[in-house]
Amino acid sequence: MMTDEQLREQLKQKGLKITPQRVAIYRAVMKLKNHPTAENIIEHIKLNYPNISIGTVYKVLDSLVENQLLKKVKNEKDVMRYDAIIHQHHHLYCIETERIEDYDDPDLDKLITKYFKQKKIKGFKVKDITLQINGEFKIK
Amino acid sequence: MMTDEQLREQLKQKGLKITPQRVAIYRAVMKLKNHPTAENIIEHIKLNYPNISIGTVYKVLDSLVENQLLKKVKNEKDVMRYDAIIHQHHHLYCIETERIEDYDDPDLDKLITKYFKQKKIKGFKVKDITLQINGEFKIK
DNA sequence: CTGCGTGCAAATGGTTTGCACTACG
DNA sequence: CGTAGTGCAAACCATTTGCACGCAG
Repeated sequence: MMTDEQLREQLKQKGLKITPQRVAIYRAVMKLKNHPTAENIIEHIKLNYPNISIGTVYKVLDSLVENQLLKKVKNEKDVMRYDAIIHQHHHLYCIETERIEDYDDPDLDKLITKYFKQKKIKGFKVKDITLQINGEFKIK
Repeated sequence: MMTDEQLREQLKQKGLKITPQRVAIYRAVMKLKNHPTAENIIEHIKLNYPNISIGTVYKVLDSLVENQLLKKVKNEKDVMRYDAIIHQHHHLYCIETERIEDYDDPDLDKLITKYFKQKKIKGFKVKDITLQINGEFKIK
């Protein structure tokens, strides 16, 4: 999550040209909470930017993910979803609806990190851990 | 994971007919470790069952997942993978290769369950938690 | 100016669907 | 026998690709 200025800075640093499309797409992911799909993003952008191309949106999303400005969010179904929050965090998946919500919990992270510091998994080097917390929202 | 006999029993209980296709597909997922894709499964089955149809494989996989005899495994890419181990367990995702390995850790489960018993997430009822542990295998 | 990025349209590929036929119970 | 399940081929649909043009640096 960042301001326009920071985004420009980041793009420059990663050697990506600052194009209105890239800025608009990043803004869209940021604005559309709840982990939009490519289609959600296109729909939103077309309002102010009617002739953006679908192919471009996918290419831009890919390049932003590659450069760690966005993250992909896995889901059971086959459409990819995107997240502008790239620091370590978890997700609440609603079993009934398609809702995916962010879940931040430094205490939990600490607990798990500490656990894996003691109990090593042999033959495997842990880089990061994401919890996929399935359940349902009580208030819709 | 179960024997032929248990599988037949399960299918009967769920009101699913026992067809050679269903048995073969379940067996294949069980035999092919490392969370096969539908294509892996088809390939394997065609050896002994040359005229099975792709559509059937997908339908059978869906019905087995619906009836909790198999589980879907999410992955970053857009191909779905399947798992015959349906009890609560976690996955080690290799960042470099496509390898996905099972990770069972009752102590960890206990720790996390205990944690969430105290710290409720407001407005959300937790059903189950899966850890997606990203990293790399030291020995290839 | 030079090449990265875009728009467009066609191609890809995993998955789904519709329908006539088959075989499980 | 009746219906759930299968095989086949066509349809779907999210995503990718190739290419000519445009614009950021």
